[in-house]
Amino acid sequence: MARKGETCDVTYVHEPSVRAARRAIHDDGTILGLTETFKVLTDPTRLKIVLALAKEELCVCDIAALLKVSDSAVSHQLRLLKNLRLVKYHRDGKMAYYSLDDEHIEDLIRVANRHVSEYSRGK
Amino acid sequence: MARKGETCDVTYVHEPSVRAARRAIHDDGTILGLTETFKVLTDPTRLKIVLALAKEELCVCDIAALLKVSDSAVSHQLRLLKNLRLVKYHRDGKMAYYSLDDEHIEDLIRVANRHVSEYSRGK
DNA sequence: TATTCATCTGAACAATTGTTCAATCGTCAA
DNA sequence: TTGACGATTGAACAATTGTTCAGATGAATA
Repeated sequence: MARKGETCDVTYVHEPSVRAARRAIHDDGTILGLTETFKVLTDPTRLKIVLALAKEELCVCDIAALLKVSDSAVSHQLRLLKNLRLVKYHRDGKMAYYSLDDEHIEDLIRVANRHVSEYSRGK
Repeated sequence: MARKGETCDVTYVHEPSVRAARRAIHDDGTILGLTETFKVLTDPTRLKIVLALAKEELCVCDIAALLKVSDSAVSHQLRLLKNLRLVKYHRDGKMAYYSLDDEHIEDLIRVANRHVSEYSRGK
């Protein structure tokens, strides 16, 4: 159980380790930014959209057909990705063409993929 | 709207683009593995635990005090991380000492951090 | 043995999230 | 102006998730 000391200080069981650990933890703003970044890639449909758009510019209906989900579901996800500046789009007549607008995300997926493939082997 | 053809085939508005996009999308097993990997890092408390344990071996009560959350909350998160083989632990008397047991996760956080800091600048 | 302490556990709860559904908007062609 | 079509939107719904709470372990100590 945590043993609180004064107003702003706390006593720990292992002081030095905790102090070192605290330095390893990013500030709250960065922590939130990191979790939000990871959250984008936690939904299978959304992850597939990102992977598809990283390779090709596509319209909503083609994405929907490719992933076998409704136009509406795709549109909702695209709006989210658009708000996060991860995708850009342009209209051409009735259609809206989307493409990826963030080069870091691909790196992130690549690194995660190494983890996944290695974990599968080790299992 | 998706225009379905036969049983297993579909007609798209832009055939070549869709075919290329499909090749860029990983198989469903990998997709699931990727989303599960990212999910681990979406909770602020859990992310902080991972960062702390990546640097130092810590007991449950020190983690709880450091992050200002209950022992129970920490224990629940540690169980999850343990089940995913991300942390290991050993008991010493009454206490349980946890440490990170996955070197890929640190890379993942590092790459995401580049994205976050660059996004902050660009905003 | 009885007590204390660190940890763990399951159930319940609130909050978040992705999809569906129905309706709407905007553009093009008849 | 109609009608069709691609895309968007908001509300509702089910499912998932993190925390709290109360209680139960298990190990050390009196």
